[in-house]
Amino acid sequence: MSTTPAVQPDLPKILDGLNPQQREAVEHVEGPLLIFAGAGSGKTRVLTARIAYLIATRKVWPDRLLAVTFTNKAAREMRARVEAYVGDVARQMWVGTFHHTAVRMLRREAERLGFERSFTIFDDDDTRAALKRVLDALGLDPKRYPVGMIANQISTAKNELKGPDQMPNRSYIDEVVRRCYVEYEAILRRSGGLDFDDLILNVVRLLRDFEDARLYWQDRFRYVLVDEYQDTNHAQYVFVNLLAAGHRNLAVVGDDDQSIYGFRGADVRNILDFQRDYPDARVVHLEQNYRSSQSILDAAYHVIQHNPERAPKRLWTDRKGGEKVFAVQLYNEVEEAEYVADEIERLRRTESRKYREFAVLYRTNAQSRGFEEVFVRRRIPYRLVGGTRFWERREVKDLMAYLRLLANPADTVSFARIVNAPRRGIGQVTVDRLVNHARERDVPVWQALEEAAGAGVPKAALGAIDHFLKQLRTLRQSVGVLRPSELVDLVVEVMQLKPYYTDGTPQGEARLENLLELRGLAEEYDPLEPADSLSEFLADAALTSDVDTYDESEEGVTLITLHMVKGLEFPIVFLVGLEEGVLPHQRALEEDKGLDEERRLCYVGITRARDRLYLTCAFRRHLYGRAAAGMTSRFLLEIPQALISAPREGKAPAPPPRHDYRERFLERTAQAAPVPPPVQRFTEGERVRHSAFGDGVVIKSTLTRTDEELLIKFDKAGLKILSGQLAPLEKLS
DNA sequence: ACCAGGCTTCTTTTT
DNA sequence: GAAGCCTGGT
Repeated sequence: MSTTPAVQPDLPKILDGLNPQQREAVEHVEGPLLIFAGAGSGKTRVLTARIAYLIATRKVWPDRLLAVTFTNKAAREMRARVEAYVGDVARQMWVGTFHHTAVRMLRREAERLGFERSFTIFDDDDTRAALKRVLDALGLDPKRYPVGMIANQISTAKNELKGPDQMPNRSYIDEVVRRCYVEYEAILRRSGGLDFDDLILNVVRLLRDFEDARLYWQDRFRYVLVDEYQDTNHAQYVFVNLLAAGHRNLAVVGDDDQSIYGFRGADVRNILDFQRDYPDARVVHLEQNYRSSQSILDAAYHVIQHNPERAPKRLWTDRKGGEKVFAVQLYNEVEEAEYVADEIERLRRTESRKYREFAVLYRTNAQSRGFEEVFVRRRIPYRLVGGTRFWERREVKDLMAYLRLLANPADTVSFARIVNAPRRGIGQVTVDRLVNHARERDVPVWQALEEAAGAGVPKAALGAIDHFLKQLRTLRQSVGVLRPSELVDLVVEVMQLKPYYTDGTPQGEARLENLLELRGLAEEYDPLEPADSLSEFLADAALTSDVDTYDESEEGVTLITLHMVKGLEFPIVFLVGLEEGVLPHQRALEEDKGLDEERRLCYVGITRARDRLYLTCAFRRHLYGRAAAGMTSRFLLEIPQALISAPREGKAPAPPPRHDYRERFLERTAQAAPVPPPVQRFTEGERVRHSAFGDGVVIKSTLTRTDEELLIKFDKAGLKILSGQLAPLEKLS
């Protein structure tokens, strides 16, 4: 064991209640440390206790400590919890996401790396916009070379620390991508912009190419902790390992079973090979789970255990009892949502559960809609995490683009975004001329505006440009003088954004509200130094995700994707859409190792549940707006029957089909996806609408063995006998 | 320059 | 079943 630390008043509090493995991790001081922390194993507790321990025992001064987390929320939480142990000094430590940490470092080191301190962060959208411009300039057909594909390839290259000249050039398409990469970099450079990948890439450059910087930062951070290490990509791996190379006080925490960001370059091998990188590393396994019931853990185990190449382990709990996992197949996604809503209301009644105790977890954002519609109709409060994110809304992006242009007059992408929003008579042709002019003369776009007359822009636009320029000058004078929120007000005022976004519709109102909300967010930066406040605000805005603003105490059922839910937990979880093609997702199945990652995603979902887990799938589902039959997800079938509870109101297995067309229809799907027995959806006398026959009234509803047979009298089309399951009917009421 | 309407295509997941 | 792209008309 390590040396006995000087007794500190708060040490008992820090170490109290830790199990032996946790305690080992907390008390490990010098040298590399690898913590395999299974889902719900008290990881955050251990991390914060360890930091507090280091501080409390005077092993390190807080500002010489760096902790890298995956989300800003995790960072905030960590800081708050450490503060609870050791007090205000906790504020001095560096805690943040990879990107935040990188930005902080780069702001201090910008010059030697060849860019301005006031650099702009390009988000995904900006990157796409820039690449579109590149394709255009190179005369490449965006149909043959999709922006997304090229963006991905460039991102992958950057994550591997490769420049254009280190990219493959074995095919024509390789050459195209290389060419785009070069041009894209040129746009970034001229715009004073760095994309997400650049942030990490440049920190690596800094540490690798500048010895004094390397020595400084290595010494600065005597202890480095990395959370979610399984989700680091190569560039991030190099970054932390370079940083820790001097003192070797690197502690990493992670769980290879929860590696779900392979698609953006994360490499599980980083954690699996840690012991190769540091043969003397202390390795701690946290496998005791403090979250879920045994049956939930068992279900999770049986799924994940199908993955090859995982470090063998199994979570356990000493928690007794708990219900089996529920698995239910519903007819379609509407029934699925209705079922979830029914269960929520039932459990609220019978177990006095609060709305906030429930979460609905899905694979793709598109799946949230069905739940939203049903929840709205049934007055079930919910909060949607992700989806159309705040920062991606048009009006928010517009206003941010104005601010970015003011902070950085070279930002061509922002310029192009707002030059004609609102409409001011500066069209595509003019914009192209201006941007080209800026590129040819290597001047900021802003200056191109001033030289518009000489830039060959259409004469008709000159007046408009002149006016626009005057407006921009007015705004620019206020940068560094006004506070961020005042700047927002000024932009809205000068550019007349309110009338622009108001169109009398509720959406227009929502847009104004978003502008107001943006103002509120900017306000938080008002107390900062006027010189930095704007760029601080802009950087944070670019690096903030939706979970970061998630507040668990808020009332409402949580709707969230499997990716964003990692790190959260709920008493009752509905993992929905367990169908082949959805989870696992079709696209993932086409990729190498895609299935493994989908399985981990499923594992993450299952292990979010504390008391109850529902697994649902639909027999038919609207995908791409078209109804399609889905087979039950293999993940669901991987869970032993013994762990699964039949749905309440027990539904019998499907009897043989009757009609010919139906028989054929079923043949394809019946094996893996038996038709759920019929439910009586309609009552006699009920008004319904048929997509072809129009409105009508249900005369008679008979439950047969396979279907609900309906006799309906349509107002126009007369009497019809229809299938309650197959006919395109909707209820009117 | 701008708009409306019809066409396509497409959707993983996110810092 | 939405968002983007193209076209043709003003």
